[in-house]
Amino acid sequence: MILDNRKRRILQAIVDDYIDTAEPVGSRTIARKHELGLSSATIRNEMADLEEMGYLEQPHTSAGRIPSDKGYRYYVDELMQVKELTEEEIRNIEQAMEVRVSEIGQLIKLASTVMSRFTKYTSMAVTPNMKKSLLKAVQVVPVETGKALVVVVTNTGMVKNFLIKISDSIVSEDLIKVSNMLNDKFANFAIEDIKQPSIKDMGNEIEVPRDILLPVIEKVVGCIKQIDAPEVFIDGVTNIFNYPEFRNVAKAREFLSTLDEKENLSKILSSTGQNNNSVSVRIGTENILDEIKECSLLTATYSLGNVVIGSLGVIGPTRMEYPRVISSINYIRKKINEEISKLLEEGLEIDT
Amino acid sequence: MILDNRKRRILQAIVDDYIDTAEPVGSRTIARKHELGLSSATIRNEMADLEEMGYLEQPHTSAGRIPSDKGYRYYVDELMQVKELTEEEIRNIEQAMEVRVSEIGQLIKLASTVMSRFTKYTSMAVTPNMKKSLLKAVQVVPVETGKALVVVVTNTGMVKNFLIKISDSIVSEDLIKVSNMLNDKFANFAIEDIKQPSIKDMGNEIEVPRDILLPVIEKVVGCIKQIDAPEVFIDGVTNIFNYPEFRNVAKAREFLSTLDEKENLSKILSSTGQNNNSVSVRIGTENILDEIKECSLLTATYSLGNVVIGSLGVIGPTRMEYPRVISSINYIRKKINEEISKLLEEGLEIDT
DNA sequence: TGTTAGCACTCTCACTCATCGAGTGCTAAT
DNA sequence: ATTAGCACTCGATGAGTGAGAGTGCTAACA
Repeated sequence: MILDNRKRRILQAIVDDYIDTAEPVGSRTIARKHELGLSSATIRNEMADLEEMGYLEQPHTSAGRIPSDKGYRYYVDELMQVKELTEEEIRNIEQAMEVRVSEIGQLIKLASTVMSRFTKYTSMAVTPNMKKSLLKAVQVVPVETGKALVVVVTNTGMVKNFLIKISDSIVSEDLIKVSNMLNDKFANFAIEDIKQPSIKDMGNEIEVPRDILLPVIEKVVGCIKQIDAPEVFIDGVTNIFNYPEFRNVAKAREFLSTLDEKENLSKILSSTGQNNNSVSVRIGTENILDEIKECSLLTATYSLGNVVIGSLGVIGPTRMEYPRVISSINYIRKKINEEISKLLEEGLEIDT
Repeated sequence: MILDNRKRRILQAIVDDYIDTAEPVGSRTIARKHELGLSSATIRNEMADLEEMGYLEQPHTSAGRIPSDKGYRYYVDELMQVKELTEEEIRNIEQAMEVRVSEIGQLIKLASTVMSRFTKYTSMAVTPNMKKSLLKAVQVVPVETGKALVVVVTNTGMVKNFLIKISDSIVSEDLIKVSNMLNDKFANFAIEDIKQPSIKDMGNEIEVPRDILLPVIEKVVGCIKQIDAPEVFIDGVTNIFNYPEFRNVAKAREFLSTLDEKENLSKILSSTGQNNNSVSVRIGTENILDEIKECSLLTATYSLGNVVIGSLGVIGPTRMEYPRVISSINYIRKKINEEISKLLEEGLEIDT
């Protein structure tokens, strides 16, 4: 699929123009707006060629052309000019991200919000998958007589709590012993791999009556086992109303209903390639989900060290400002990576 | 504002019919559908009266009538027939609420989801306000050398975590002492009232070097202080597309955009009367927020013991199925109250 | 041979106009 | 007090029309 230079320039002009105006682009428009030194008739011929090759489409005979998915694909892969964020844009993002957060979930949520505000499209993000994360610490802390709180911390910085009922006769010291034992046994296990330790395993490590502590241990492990799926955030869904392709209710409804289903979101976000350092672009029919076959989906992943732990993305009409959005996602992704390390290494900054 | 019996019946018939069909109701329709034993002409006269009194409106001269906000108000206060949930409906709700949750936030979120599914409108709910809640326990638990997790539990069952950095020389035992001290000092304080304890206060309760523990205490109190506002959940926003009043994009957009702003939601939910046991109904212009002057808002509160700790509600077109929705909210509210007590008293049920 | 001017043709969009039907308000009869 | 009858109003619907944008094709041109 090689295009000669003139066709490339014309295709680029058409895509750029259409992204800008949302109106089918005619040959005259191209001839006028872009200095290609060609008459509209010539461009018309080239456009007919491009259409035949599948890069352009005509909504109806007497309308201009619009890019096909294939056209957008070529544009994204070969034509579009990467647009670095301006200093001011960077400043805006930095400022918006300055909010203090106390855990990763909040960070991801914030990033999603910022991303939708900033790109003017709809954004999504998913928190790290706890089941795949490694156990960093588990602690059973007393709340009041007969009740305790199980706190589970993972290497990805996610924290989960469960309130459990325990025997009244158990005192703080016992809980500490239980905690210590579990930590010794399961530190760095993947959450999903943690199983009830056998009685033999617990051996003589604990000198407290087994019949009292056993239920506690069972409950704690039970809590760990029922840690659930990652959370998905979505933001700026109403941004789509800014785009004429969603001016009719049926379209808007389909879009919104699809994104209302958290399951769909997970599907969408997890379908992204695991490529560590770039933004993945799915255009129109390249998407798996039928309902968003008129949308483009731009996703990226964020990591802890070298391990990908979650992803985020932007969805909007195929007529999307790819260069700008790609740069934005990239920047925000990097920002998340930084903040995650900070959060995990430095803990929370506190005003005193 | 007293209406004679016949006017009441006619008004009731009109509201019922309009709620059902979303079409302006004509005199003939009423005469036919409802067995009032009156001719359309008579009804016509009565309708003219009702309009003059402000209970009805006419979209245009040759259309039927629709209820005004005042008409709905009268309907809600005096005419509508309370509709108890059927056994099957109750079963459905119970079933949907059976999901196991580990904390109040999840419970409220679940309830909101169930409510929107069940009423077919948009639902909202707010978690208990942590700042107003009382501290039940605070615990600093070790995560790894140099890092600890601050866990704060309130009487309303909300839990909050903060990861902090601590001096490497601090060991578990120190943290326990700090925890104990803070618990002794601040148990049953409202979160928002907790202040840095004076050095004198800490007195000789702790025998560990003060210059090491002081920063920890400062950080912990710092964490408590920055506990944030309650969370708001919203569900089923796309349900509005089922209602013809939102068939035009501008209306749908306004509705969705308004509810997209979490601040608005808080405003909406907190504007509810604090009436402990009934569902508050705000019809159209009775709402404070201009953007939802064409919607009705039904809210209720949930409680811990006798104290109201949060609220939930349903929003939809003024043409809402009041009887059904009111019963549903009421039922779900009660269900929440029950589940909260269960959660707090019994802790989490665990499969072993 | 590639480019361009010219022109007939197509198709959508916005507008107008006439018609239809639901529902009203009024009047007069019961 | 109620009702039948009727003229009237007004929005919705659909057909018809002209303007405008854009195309494809042909023939002329460099």
